[in-house]
Amino acid sequence: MSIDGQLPPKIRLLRAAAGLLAKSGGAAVSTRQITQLAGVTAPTLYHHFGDKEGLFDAVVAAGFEEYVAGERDFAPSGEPLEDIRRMWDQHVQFGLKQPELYLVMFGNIRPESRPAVVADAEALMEEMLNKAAVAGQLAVPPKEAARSILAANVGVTLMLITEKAPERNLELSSMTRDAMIFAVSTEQARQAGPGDSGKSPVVVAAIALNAALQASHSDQLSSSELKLFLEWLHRISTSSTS
Amino acid sequence: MSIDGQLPPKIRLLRAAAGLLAKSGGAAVSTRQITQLAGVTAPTLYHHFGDKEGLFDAVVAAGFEEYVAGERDFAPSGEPLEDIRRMWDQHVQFGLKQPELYLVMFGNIRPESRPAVVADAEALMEEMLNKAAVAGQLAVPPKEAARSILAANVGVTLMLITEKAPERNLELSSMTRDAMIFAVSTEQARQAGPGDSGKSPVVVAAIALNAALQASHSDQLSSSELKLFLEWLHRISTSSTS
DNA sequence: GCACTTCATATAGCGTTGCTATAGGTGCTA
DNA sequence: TAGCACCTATAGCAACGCTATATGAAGTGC
Repeated sequence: MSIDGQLPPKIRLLRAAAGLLAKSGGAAVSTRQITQLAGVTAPTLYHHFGDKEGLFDAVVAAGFEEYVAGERDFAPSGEPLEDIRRMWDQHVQFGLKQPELYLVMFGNIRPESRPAVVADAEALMEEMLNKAAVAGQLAVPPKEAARSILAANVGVTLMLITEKAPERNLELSSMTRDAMIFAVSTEQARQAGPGDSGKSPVVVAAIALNAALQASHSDQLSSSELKLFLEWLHRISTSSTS
Repeated sequence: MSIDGQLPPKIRLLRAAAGLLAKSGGAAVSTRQITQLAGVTAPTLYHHFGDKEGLFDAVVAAGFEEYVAGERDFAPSGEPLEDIRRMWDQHVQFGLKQPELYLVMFGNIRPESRPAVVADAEALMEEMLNKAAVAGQLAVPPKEAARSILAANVGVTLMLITEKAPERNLELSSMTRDAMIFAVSTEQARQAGPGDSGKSPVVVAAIALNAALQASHSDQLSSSELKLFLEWLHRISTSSTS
């Protein structure tokens, strides 16, 4: 239950803090817990790290190196936007694997004071986006694109962390990811909206679905299911309810 | 410097807490500060709110009503996706106007415990997205779309809050907003290239029918039939067209 | 009018928190 | 051996969230 006594106290404090943080489940971690686990007394902590926040900053710095290592741990695919996708996924995975550390890094926000780690992560993404810009694949300056993508990336990761593990829907991540990357890329175009008819939305939608289903040979339903499904669809689409 | 002594202590505590929170600049606010400003002693606070978190929850609840009021404070434009855009902007404005309150509401996150306010905000957005789905403008089920848009909305707002006011770039917000709305809308299906990322008409029609059914209380199907029907509908509308 | 209950607030203090003034031990250089 | 950094421990402070207990005020039944 205690940290190896042979290591220097500074390292022991770092490991104790990181370990307690990971196990705390989001609850506060006290300096007394940390120093006791590290086998040192209070002044040692303040000698090496100044205050509690200094210690946590050091833990975050170590965590950030791991984060950066993850973000660079893939061979460039030659397709910059594909690399951005991988960066996004690495970011989410990092957050889900070490949620407490992630929350200290990206969640503990104070107004008008940006954590250094956010700026660093932004620079990392901007660097990658620069390659896309050089290749003519970016419709937005890399800096703005990086900020926008990172903001969405953090938002999605925070939302996934709040969900209980078994019911996490990673499609939330991939969908948001592709939306953001598409938005900053040169692929995009624009279009206008549709028109309406006077019929009930249920009927209109049911008729549309009926026609679409017949033309598409969707295999989401078995043939017997589909038969019953179409029968119900018919009942709905021939009804006169408002 | 003190709260009007004529009001009941419960109200005075709420106002004192909200006031100190707004002025704190992100620093912690102690119960002693709150009770002193409210002109009461500690047990009064715990009598009315249980503990400090209970008091802050009450402040958040009051703040959320303001948030909801803001989110509903515009006439429906008849164009659901345009209303979603306004909801997004209201969300950002709320966060920038009361950053400390916003951080308590959306920033104080703990793993695997979702604040009620997030679920409520999600429901609010899903409600609006349902109208878009009924109009056939949604290529994604409203629930998933709401989660995705809200995640990005929170991420952007948090990022803007960390910036100092004079250099805030609201284009970050509008760009991310339009990217997300575009991504969940059927516009992209209409203009997408040959047979790749665009959703099939079957899926769009199924989503619209699903939303329309929930809004119309059609009685063409029995409850047990409807249950199975909706289940199949869900399978169709969440099928990936990779 | 009077005991009785209930609600709301105050007095005083508990245990814990982050942090520090002070002093002592350790290993190095001279 | 003396001096000098560097590092760590003893002990304790002020502030924190919270509570056991008591007191006053307001209603209720007889």
